Amino acid sequence: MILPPDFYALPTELVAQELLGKLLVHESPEGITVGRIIETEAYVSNDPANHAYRGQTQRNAPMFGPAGRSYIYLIYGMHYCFNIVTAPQGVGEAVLIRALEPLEGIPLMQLRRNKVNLSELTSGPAKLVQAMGVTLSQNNKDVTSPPLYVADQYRSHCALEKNSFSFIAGPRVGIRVGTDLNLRYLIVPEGRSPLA
DNA sequence: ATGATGATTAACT
DNA sequence: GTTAATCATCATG
Repeated sequence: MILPPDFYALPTELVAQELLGKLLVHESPEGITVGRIIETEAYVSNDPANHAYRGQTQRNAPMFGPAGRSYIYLIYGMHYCFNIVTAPQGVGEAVLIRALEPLEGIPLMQLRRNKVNLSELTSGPAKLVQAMGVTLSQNNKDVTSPPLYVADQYRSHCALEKNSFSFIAGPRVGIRVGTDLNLRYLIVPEGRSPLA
């Protein structure tokens, strides 16, 4: 049910794609929240947009640790982003979780976000961190066991089957270098297929 | 020690 | 479409 460490020790682009449709679960003291991963970005080797591009520092150290751990950092002085470390240890790659579909614990998400509209709860990397109750204290922690993990199933909620949806790849968001790489992956919403 | 800079968001016009 | 908010990190001196 919970995705194992081996899942993450694969090429980062592949992991970023395979994470689409999976469930991010946080069993926090305030309550349980679950969201379906609908958007990811891969940060790879020889990629100038990667925090690990210029080698290991104190901040990016989790990226050089084992796959399947979290890498959480402060951005713009006020927001946090959540990544999962990928690839063989020492390579320095990770997947940024960019958006979720809220599934469980929606009232708690609304409280944490101070927003009611479902579309404003987890539709961005820093929004979903806030909605899920993730904090810096979870940095460099195993995401293959509770309280924070990715699963195929949680209670009545199931991950989307791999062939039950389509996704598109495109340039990553918010970066000024590495924009030539199409490492952003996004589930095509139902009823909005580009071929329809 | 200092200064520029973000893997963003929300609130504007 | 534009912009303010806000600060740890990192490169430079």
